Amino acid sequence: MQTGRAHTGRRRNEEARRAILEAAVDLLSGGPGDGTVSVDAIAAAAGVGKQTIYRWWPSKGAMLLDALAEYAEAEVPAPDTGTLAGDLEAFLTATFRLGARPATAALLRKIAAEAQQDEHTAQLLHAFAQQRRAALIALARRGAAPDPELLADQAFGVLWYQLLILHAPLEEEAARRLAHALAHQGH
Amino acid sequence: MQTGRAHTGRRRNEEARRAILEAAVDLLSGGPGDGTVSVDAIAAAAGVGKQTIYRWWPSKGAMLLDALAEYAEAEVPAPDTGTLAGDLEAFLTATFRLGARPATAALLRKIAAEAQQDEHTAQLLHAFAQQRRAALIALARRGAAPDPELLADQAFGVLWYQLLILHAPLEEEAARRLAHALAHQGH
Amino acid sequence: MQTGRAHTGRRRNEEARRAILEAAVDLLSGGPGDGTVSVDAIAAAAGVGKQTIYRWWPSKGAMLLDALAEYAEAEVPAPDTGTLAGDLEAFLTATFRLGARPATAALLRKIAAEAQQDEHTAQLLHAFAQQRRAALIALARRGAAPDPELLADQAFGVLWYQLLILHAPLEEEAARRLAHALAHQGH
Amino acid sequence: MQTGRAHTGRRRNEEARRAILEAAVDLLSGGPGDGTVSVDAIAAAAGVGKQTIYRWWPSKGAMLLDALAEYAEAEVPAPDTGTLAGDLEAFLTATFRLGARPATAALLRKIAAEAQQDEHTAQLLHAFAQQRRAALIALARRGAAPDPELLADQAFGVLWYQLLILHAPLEEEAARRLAHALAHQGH
DNA sequence: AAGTAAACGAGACGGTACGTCCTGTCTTCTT
DNA sequence: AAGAAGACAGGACGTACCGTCTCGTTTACTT
Repeated sequence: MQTGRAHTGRRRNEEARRAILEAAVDLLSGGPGDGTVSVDAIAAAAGVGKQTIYRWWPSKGAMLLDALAEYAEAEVPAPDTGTLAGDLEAFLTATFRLGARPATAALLRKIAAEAQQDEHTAQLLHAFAQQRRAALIALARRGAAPDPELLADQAFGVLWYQLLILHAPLEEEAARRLAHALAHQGH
Repeated sequence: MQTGRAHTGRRRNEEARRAILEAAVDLLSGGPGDGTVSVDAIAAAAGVGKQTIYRWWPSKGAMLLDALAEYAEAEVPAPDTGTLAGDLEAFLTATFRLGARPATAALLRKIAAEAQQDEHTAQLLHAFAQQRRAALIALARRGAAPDPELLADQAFGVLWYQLLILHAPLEEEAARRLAHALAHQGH
Repeated sequence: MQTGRAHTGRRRNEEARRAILEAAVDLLSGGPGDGTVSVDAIAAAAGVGKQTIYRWWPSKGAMLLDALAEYAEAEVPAPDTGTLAGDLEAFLTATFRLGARPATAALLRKIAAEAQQDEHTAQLLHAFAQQRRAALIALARRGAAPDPELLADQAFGVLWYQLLILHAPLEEEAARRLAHALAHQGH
Repeated sequence: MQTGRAHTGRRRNEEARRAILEAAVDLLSGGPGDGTVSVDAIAAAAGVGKQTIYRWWPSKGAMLLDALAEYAEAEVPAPDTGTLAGDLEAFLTATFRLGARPATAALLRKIAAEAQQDEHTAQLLHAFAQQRRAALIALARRGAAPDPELLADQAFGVLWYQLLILHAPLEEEAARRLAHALAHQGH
């Protein structure tokens, strides 16, 4: 179990990593030109060479996914209020609140778009989604929901649908109504 | 109040229109290189000049949306089985069946991707989605569903979520379970 | 995992220097990919860190110039046969023989190319050329050539012209004819 | 005897071609930043898309070679003064005069540098040089020079040597002395 | 029949973004 | 302190694609 060789050479510059991710978030959310955000623009805004981006991420999409994780690092907690309705409401309001932030919304949109064209990004997005989905499924299962997987698909489906297709703002009130409906579903 | 002018000049070539739409569908669904499909590639495959595409459609996305309409022309009927559950099941099964076809799925994916980057396509997709959404809302309202809009968002949400994020096949059984759940939602 | 080469710790490692110069020569002359040779490639082939190159040479061109000096270290002697024709023939044959070697030719080419883009290399190449030129001028002056500078320019001109523009092999016979012509030039 | 099909599609834009070539010359000669001239910079200065350059020239070097041909279009005439010395002087002063212009000199240098790294440019430069060389050889042969090929190599050798290695200005007086020496060469 | 107008296949154009490569510098650990 | 390893900023490269703009040809209606 020898490591083979200790690490030599310069280490990854954590500042550069952060600057890239922050520049991506800033450009996507804040920018006046809310249109396309190029890798060149991100690199320039981060004060970084483009190669530094491609050294650490295999594609633009992968980098954006990391930016998302960084930006929305606050894990949505798996609450335990005692009732399915309460847990669902807590989970979904927190989730929707994240998705309501312009930066997060822009990131999710860009990543989803990228994933339709780039297989690699598609896999990463899939993994990301499955992780969130698993958390919600666990919550639903604990609350004895009749079909936890379906419940998760409905919940995240509404989120992505609003975001990608309807371009509608995500409101907490909607999350609450959704939680209520899902909690009283089935027989 | 001039009549304007009677049409002079060559008329639109219906064959070209069809060739373009078919080429788009073929390249998107069938092709071995199922990756990006460029307008150039579609024009070449259709044996058509690129301008012929842009003469009739304002953007790539608009053309793809038309290809979708052409290819999935079978309108999902608004059934009347007497019960909300029955109507929902009929509607959703038909809808999922359409989305299960590889060509339709590929089109929906490309269009959604395009819509994240191009405002014009976004509006067209939005209009398309709203039309389908309105049909389902009407159905739900007739069946006295407690929150027809939310019901529609959940139904289409699951569809798009599977398509865009999970890249999961759309199965009729899933549509049935979804219909059942939605019909028994709320108090 | 023996490193093969020991570190001296303090003084300049002569082996590293030699490895670098040899790797440069090898890559430039021998390699199948006789195209561009990057500093990274030379460092890797020499088993050397890139910084070790830049610690001792101010630029890529300077290093190549040293490689040239090392590889073609055999100074062309300033012969004294008694006649201008004889001296010229001896000098030029030796010079062309050096330039005929693939490694030397490749080095000269790369250095000349580098010098067109990098001012520093240009100066070094200029100095190198002037030194050789001075030797030939002295020889010509001793032989009472009517215009020693012009003679030198013609001699080295032919060499570089063949090398850089015509990509022609340098043949000794050509050197002999050139020497003969230059010796009988002017009145 | 039909060719199969007449040309269809938009024709090459002559203005774009000229703008590119002129921008290349301007940037190379005039610019304050006399350093590297990138294809992007040329395209931008010409008001042209980069692809328009790569559509018509296989490499940067090929384009520069065309720029040279365009800029120095005035063919050096093959004069006939009756004597070899006179013809040589006319030819070489004209040739040196061209090479003395900053724009031409910069172009020749860039092209030569490019040719050492890019095989394709090398071939084009070779062809260009051979054409000029053939003209001078014909002239020398007509004047009964003892070794026309060698004479041509000496003449162009001096030119390129001054340009690439010595970075010396090309003066007409030098051309005259060179012509005189070459005319009275050999027995 | 001649004239005129529009659509067509073809393909060049300006522009934007991509991902790769290379130079010269900087940083970390090793000897 | 010098070296091997390798990350970094910066900048150029050549490719792909979009939507627009000509060409010359073909088709249809109008006079």
